Amino acid sequence: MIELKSIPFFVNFSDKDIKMLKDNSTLVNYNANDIVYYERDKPKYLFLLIEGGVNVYKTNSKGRQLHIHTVNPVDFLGELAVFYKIPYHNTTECITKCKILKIDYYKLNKNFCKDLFFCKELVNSLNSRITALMQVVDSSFLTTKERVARFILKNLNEFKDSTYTDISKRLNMTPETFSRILNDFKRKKLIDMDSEHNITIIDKNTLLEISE
Amino acid sequence: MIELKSIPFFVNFSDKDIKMLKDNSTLVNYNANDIVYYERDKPKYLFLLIEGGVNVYKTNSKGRQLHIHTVNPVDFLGELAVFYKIPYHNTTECITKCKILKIDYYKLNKNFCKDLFFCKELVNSLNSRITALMQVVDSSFLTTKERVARFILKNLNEFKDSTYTDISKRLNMTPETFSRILNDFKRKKLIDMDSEHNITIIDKNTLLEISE
DNA sequence: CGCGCACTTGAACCCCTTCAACGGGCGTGG
DNA sequence: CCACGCCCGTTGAAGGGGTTCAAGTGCGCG
Repeated sequence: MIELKSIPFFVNFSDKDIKMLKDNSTLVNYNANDIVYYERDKPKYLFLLIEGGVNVYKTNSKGRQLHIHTVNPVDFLGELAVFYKIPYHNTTECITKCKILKIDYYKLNKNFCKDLFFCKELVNSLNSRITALMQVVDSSFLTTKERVARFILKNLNEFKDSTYTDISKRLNMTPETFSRILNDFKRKKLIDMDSEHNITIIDKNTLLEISE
Repeated sequence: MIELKSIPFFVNFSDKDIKMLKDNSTLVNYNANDIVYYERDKPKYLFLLIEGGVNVYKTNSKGRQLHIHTVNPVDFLGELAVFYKIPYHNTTECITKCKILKIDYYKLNKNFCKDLFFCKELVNSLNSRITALMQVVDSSFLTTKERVARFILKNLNEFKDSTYTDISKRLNMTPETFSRILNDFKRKKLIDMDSEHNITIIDKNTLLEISE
């Protein structure tokens, strides 16, 4: 088993808490595309993402996915569901191979992790959830062009590494729409692209105007 | 000045903290439609809603408002912005007359309210923010029919008190759309309505199917 | 070479908003 | 008391932003 104490997240934990945690959790290896939990499931475990990356999204009745959040280590997964005993709000899927600590939270001593440090970590985690949700909410009432302009301005570097299909998922639009907008921007000489997905910004001001 | 100790929220506060709070805050009376703070403003105060009700929403470039949350006492307002020193995510507007404690948070002693109890209250507050945001996110990719069906199933009682226009705002759709859907449901004998906005559910199962 | 995948492009479609017109209820002022 | 204006709800028609569907291209790789 991995040495919890060696993970920065746990440095402030007492030996007693670490032991209790070890006794009531397992470190699980996931592969890419594995589902950690599904929305609407009743929570059983508190997850702690130790290694890898996961996507958090919601699915609607037509199977369409709404991307909400990409979570990186070390962070909680499913914490609200567990603490408030309400169904998971969303589905969490591994992007890469992951190591996730699966904690049987309800078996832990009630006093475990009720200290101020833990609580603060929780607040931080919730803050990042809210920020992510706010961005989703923002994007839900921006046009697709505005969203793409924003993405270009903020995340230019990510174009090299990702496929258009992946980016369009994160922007919650179809690949067709994404493609049309990029070519539209190119035609209007706001950006330039080569065949390698390298984007260069030509007319930053107009992009800023579009993105607001 | 109102006696803070008489408010359930403050019963666990020490006399010292109460005094410090009083010394660094003012109780402000707001009227309906007053704005407590605007999105993108830099946070100056931590607000605590003592009496009344407020709406939290976002506005986009075209002036369209996206309803996010209706907050009732006693609850924080703008807490994330203050704690993390980031601009307010949204705009908060009084629905009715309100009493709001305006706390000069940055003048408070660093140790103020850093106790576990306060932290837990904060977590509760953040939880309700996230729940509200999740609903907004839902509504951004559920159809209008699905949203109305959900609302009928969950908030039947609110029909009497509110105008259709107000409800449609909360559901983030136009009054026209809301009206059309209600009449559609009536035509399909899923619900019945009288002239007083009293709704009765006739076919709960179909409504559940629609709402998913 | 052939297959699969990513991207592109066009056309149809759909959901919802917008715009416009209208009816009814209610309060206010003449 | 009626007249008027206003707000709320209704209904129709048009428009728009994005998705869906379908077909086609180009590229990499076994």
